[in-house]
Order: sequence, then C-alpha cells, then structure tokens
Amino acid sequence: MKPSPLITALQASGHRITRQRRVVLEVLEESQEHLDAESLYQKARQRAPRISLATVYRTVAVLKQMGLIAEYSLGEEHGHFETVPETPHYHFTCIGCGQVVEFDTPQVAVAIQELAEREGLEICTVQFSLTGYCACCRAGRGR
Amino acid sequence: MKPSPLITALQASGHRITRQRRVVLEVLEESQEHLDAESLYQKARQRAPRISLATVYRTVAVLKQMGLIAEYSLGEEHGHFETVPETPHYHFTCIGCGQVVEFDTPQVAVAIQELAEREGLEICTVQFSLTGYCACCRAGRGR
DNA sequence: TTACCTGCAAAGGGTTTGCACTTTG
DNA sequence: CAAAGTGCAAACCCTTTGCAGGTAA
Repeated sequence: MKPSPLITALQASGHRITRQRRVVLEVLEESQEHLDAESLYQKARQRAPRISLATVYRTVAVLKQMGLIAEYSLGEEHGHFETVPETPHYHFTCIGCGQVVEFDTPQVAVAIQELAEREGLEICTVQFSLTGYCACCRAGRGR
Repeated sequence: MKPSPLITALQASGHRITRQRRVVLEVLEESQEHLDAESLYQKARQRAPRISLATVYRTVAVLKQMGLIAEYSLGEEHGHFETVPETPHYHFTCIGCGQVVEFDTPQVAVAIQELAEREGLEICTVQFSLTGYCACCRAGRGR
C-alpha cells in the first residue's frame, strides 16, 4: 500500500489516519473532476459504507486548512473541491451543458502579484471563475 | 423627486414601482459599500419599517436579472450586492480587519477576452475575488 | 379591476455542531 | 489510556416559496 502524498502530509502534520480519511483522500486523488461534498460522500461510502457526510465535511475542512485541496464556487452553486494542482488554474462553467473548462492565464497570476506588491497585500486565496456558454452551446444545441 | 436611473430602468422594463422597491434602490444607490441582504434589509426598514427580508431578496433578484446590480461572494461568505459600476472592478477582502479593497486590473479583462476568443466562449459572469491580509494587518495590528 | 407585489411564516439546501461512542497512536 | 475522530440527528445560516391579503397601473 503506497502512501499517497496527501496521506503523508496529513500524517506529518499530526492528524490521525483513519479509514474514513484515507477513503476521502483516495477519492479526491483519483478523481479528475471537481467534486462537491455530496458526490465525495457518495463515492466514499462505496468503500466505507458507514462514513457520514459530516465526516466528509470535517475531512475537507482539515485538508483545506492545510492547503492540500482548494474549494471553488463554480458558477453560482455550492462548494466544489479539488486537490491543489501544480499549476494554478481557473474554471469556466457552461450554463448550457454544465461542463467545466479549466484554463490557465499567467496574466492573471501576474496581475495578482503586481497588485499585492503595489498595495502591500498578502494574498491568501484567489477565487476566479467564469460562467457563460461554451462553443457547442453557443452554436445552438446542447453539448 | 428626481427619478433615479435604477427606478427609471425598472419602470421601463414593466415592473411596478412600489414603496419597498424604491427604498431598496435608494439604499443601493446611496451606499458605497457592498451590502449583503441583511444589511440592505436593516437599512431599508429604517425608511419602510414593514418591509420584509423576502422582499429585499425578491427585489435584488429582479435587479440582478436586469443586470442593474451585481452579486459578489467576497471571501468565502454569503452574497453581497453593489450597483453595477461603469468601470468593472474586483474585490480584495482582508481576513484581519474585514475591509474590502476595490481594484481594477485591465490585464484581467484582457485575459478573459483572449480566453473567450481562443476557446469560442461567451462569458456571462466573472467572479474574481481575493482574500488575504492588508498592509495594516500584516504589520501586526488590526486596522 | 386585476395582475403584480407584499408580509409572514414555513420550507429548503448546504454546512456545522453537540454528544456519546469508537478508534488511533 | 487519553486524545482525536466518528456517526447521528438536530441546529444553523442564508435564501426561497406558498399563500392570503394589499396595491400600482
């Protein structure tokens, strides 16, 4: 059983490794999608049937606080989670078909950097997401 | 009684002008801050004591849909409203003292524009907000 | 007059919490 | 064994909604 990076980090920071946490971390690491608490819970309970939604929330809270995962509010909805990527990126959610497009704009990172320096700010979180219609949906038909 | 731009727009779009709506619009127009529903409600009830929170929500929903005001989720919190500014701008919220700093970064607008063209997207909403510590709070003391 | 709007209170959804029990280290 | 973590259900917060009565046009 290879120790995943998240597990290792959790452990190193003095948190106990429980079956439930292990499962939540596995789901997060394996998933390429942006999961909300409910989906995370559904996927997790396939491996740990007695896990509760509360535990999922408590686990993501710990991970978020440690900076291991990020929470996004895609579109106008409730929170979605994702393991922190090497390259920061942002999200576009299509109102028509619901697909999420990830994109990276170095310019944004630069802009943030400059702003921070100019105003003397220390930036902790960046929330940047777009909504609208993707090329397919603009063309007049769903997906 | 000069007709405010918001009132005029509301009226023009076929909505009735009620005392409650007039008051909510006035508060929004006079305020330079980013008000959440509750503050809006508190300020509105000083002029229309019997107004309800539900009416405030219904009013901002109409205005939002018409594009007259914008809703932001500053930091991680609940929604805040602001009349739509001529110049688009974004927000930085200080975790230490709670102050909100508005800033404009043309680069961001440009980045969005380029992204939209490259991917064929039609952008409807842009959510861009930062949190962190302002210069004062970084210095070690509140505000 | 009659849609549209309102206040009220109850419902709704996502998230958090209190508590007794379980488990990790 | 003590402290940290869990499940459950109830509580919470913000927002929306159903309905009966009010009001702008």
